[in-house]
Amino acid sequence: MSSGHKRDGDPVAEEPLELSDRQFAAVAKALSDPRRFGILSEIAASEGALPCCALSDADKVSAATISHHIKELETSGLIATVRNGRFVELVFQRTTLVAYMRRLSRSLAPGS
Amino acid sequence: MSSGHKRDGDPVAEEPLELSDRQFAAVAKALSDPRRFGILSEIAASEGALPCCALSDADKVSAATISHHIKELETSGLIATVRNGRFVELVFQRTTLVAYMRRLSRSLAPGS
DNA sequence: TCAACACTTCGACGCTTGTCTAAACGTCTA
DNA sequence: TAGACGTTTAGACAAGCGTCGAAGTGTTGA
Repeated sequence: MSSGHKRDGDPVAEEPLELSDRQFAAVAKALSDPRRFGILSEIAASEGALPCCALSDADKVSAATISHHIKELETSGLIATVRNGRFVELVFQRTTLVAYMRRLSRSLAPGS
Repeated sequence: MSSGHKRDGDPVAEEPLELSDRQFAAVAKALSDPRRFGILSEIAASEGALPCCALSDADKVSAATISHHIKELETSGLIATVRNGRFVELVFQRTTLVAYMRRLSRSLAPGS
């Protein structure tokens, strides 16, 4: 990936992204359900974007349930969705996860 | 605390601590409630140990609710409790949080 | 045009969870 | 010993959540 390095004078693209209290709670909640976390892992594992119907959970639970979890993940900002014909592409938003973890560290590690 | 530094050849005390699936889910759930996260932050912020009744949430919700959250945090491994006379000291378990974040990174960052 | 497909929305169903009050327990101190 | 105090447990309640089936929406392709 090209985001491993960070140029010195790049002012815009790699802004830290601070989560609001509401966003932070939403991310924490979104991560707290095992199935939803599994879905998110799969999305993150796929390079680029994948459609809903490609999720391996798709044949374990109903489509309605998948759709519900997808919406939850999207609301929290952990994924973005892009309509592509009759498919919906799911794109992992790594910046949100990073912001979540940074806030976790910051809130729970006063000393170091 | 004396654990800020880590000696080179210390083989035992600082083992990475891998979370089981159940533990991971428990930590995620424990972190997902704002009030509980606030309590955890306060525990983490206090150097050493503090008793339940010193929590600032103690005058916003009932003692029973506090006790419930404490137990949840303890079950997840995020804190440890030590009885001390009629008080209970709450000790943040940083290793659990670190293990949680490491697994988060590992599950959601396949490339890097 | 019409059927198949990928998803979404709706309404409902149980289970879980955060919260409370009341009572109990264990420990300290007067 | 008795009361005060910090905490836990039990029981109950409302709200939220994960799940489903069924119906709806929009798109593709025969």
